[in-house]
Amino acid sequence: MKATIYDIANKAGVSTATVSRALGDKQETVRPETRDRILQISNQLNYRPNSLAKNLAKSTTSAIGLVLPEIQGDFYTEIVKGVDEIAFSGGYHLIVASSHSRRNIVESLLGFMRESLVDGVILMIPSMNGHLEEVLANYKIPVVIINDIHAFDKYDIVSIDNFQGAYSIINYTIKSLNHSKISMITGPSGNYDSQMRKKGYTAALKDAGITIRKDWIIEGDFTIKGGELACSRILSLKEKPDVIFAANDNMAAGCYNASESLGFKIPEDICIIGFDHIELGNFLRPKLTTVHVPVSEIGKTSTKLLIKRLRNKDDKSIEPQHIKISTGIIIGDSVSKLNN
Amino acid sequence: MKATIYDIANKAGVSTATVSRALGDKQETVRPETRDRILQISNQLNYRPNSLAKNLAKSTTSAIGLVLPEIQGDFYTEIVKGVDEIAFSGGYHLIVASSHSRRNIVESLLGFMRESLVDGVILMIPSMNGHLEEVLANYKIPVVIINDIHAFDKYDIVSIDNFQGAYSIINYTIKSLNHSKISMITGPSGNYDSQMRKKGYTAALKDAGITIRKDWIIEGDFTIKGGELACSRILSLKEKPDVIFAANDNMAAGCYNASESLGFKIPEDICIIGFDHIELGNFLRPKLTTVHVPVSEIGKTSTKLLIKRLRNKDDKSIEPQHIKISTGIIIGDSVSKLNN
DNA sequence: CTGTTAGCGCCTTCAT
DNA sequence: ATGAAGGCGCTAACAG
Repeated sequence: MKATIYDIANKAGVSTATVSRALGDKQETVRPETRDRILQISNQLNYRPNSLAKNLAKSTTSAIGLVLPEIQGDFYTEIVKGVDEIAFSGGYHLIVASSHSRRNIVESLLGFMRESLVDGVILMIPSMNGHLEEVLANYKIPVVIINDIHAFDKYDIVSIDNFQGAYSIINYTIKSLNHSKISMITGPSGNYDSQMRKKGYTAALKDAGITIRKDWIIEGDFTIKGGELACSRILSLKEKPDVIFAANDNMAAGCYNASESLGFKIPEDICIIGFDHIELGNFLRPKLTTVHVPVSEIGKTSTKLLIKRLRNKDDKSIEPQHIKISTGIIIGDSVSKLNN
Repeated sequence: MKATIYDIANKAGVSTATVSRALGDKQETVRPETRDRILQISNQLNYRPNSLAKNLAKSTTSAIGLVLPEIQGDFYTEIVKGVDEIAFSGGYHLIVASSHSRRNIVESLLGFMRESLVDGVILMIPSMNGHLEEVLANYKIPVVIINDIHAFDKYDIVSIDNFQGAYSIINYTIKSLNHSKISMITGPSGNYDSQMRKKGYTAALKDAGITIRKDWIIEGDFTIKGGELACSRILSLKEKPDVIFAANDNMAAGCYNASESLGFKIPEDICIIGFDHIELGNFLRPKLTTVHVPVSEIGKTSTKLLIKRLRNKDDKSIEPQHIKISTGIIIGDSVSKLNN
């Protein structure tokens, strides 16, 4: 059978308390000789601590829960990777719960909370969900939220600076490339990221004194197919814009498809801008102009934040932190420069 | 404080054993009225079972560990998604451990095993690792291995049929498109998938009576850059092949880059074949001809297998199962048809 | 059908 | 610096 601290205690002629201390405690509250002897015996017995027992005794799990929306594409790989890496360095395990047909975000969260399965949760909230606030309010496990809206101000939040990203690239398109007829394909209407990107877009236009045309703002769904559809609609308008700003790269890719099949050349006949800077964009021809989002940074930062919370669980004084991850502009060849 | 079964027992005037049975047991070993009363009180007290205690008592975790190699790209998203979905339906949580600078596969596995953190493990083994067999032999937790080699025959294995995939597409290229000058860019030499794909490639050539040229088999590393490099080398050979079979789509994409910068047109001057059928391939122009791998199927199948094992842990009689997931051919426009 | 009684393996005050 | 002893919350024989 597996050795326990009890076996070690026996063989070493000490109490289990001493063994526990020798094996676990940080402070040297055990005489070095005793400790050495215990360590040796523990080795010899091939002792492996039983984390289940430890968990119960300390009522802690050493696990972090990561709640993801329906995952697809390398965006989420990067998040998971970032979170896993930092969690591991901090001595935490990572329990992942993605959304799928059988479970939504709230259910995932509830699963973690109810059974006190994790010490803390990282929660990606792409869009509003009715019961979310209620659930969050009911359970007192530390939570870091990844999203870009101010509905959750009392929690720790990590967000992409969507507004600034959209603003910058649209502003650049106006000021440096002399464009003014710029349309946009948004994400799903409830999506927070999309909303902020749209705000950045409209703000940039406004600041440049360009009137916003509602018929040039079309709702998409963040998928390639959706981008294709939306683009087709834009390209069949009587008054066409010169530029399409897609709220993510997937839809931008869809625009490439649509433009190709409708016989529009990029960037001569229509210019395309994306958002995210996923690998795919580098393979579009001409290369996609887009907004760079440091995805794995998001995962890393939120995990660091969460772990800091977990380490100072008693210290309630720390104010909720709101960290914005800034974005950058990637200049491809999908937007032409107008002379004038 | 949180309510425990003790509180419920008190309030209901029964023992904790009865409460435990009423709340947990499948068989109706509790009188319906008692059970109802207990359920009601438990509700009223807002009782939440403490999974930590349950775990210790049953010495089981209801968790499945997923050990991944260094993750990158949507391939792994699909795996995680597939595993998570099935694990959830089976009542298991998913603990993910990817490899990174601070931890390799063996270490991840050891972490799971040593601390009995999970009931079972799904293990992706892309290439040989010295201590792996040793570790596997030392711990008796059920394991399902995802890879395509016969070194682990005594374990449950799920594998992509790499050989058949490569064979089919090369055979098709020879028989239907009349090619015979076909080169290959392999993956890293130790990689199992790559090795089997190479075998499929050579077998198809052999069966068609085509001599294999070693100078037309170049080692890559499964990355885009690696494909680019390897392709450049091939395109600068004195005797050039007509077709390049890249062992994965990433490298195929790299070939597109290299061909473009060296002025080779696809498929007129050089034909490209990939493997994996990732999203990226659909956006290459001309469209990539490649082998379809049902990635999320792999995750799902291995999880089903593992859960079956966990449910029949006593029944040792079940032989190790080896499941092959078959692949399909995706015909794009990156390979021309020769007349003759 | 239900209660009693030990654990599961470790941690942690409180004494000594 | 160490030991004794009582949890942590739940499960699982074994009786009744």
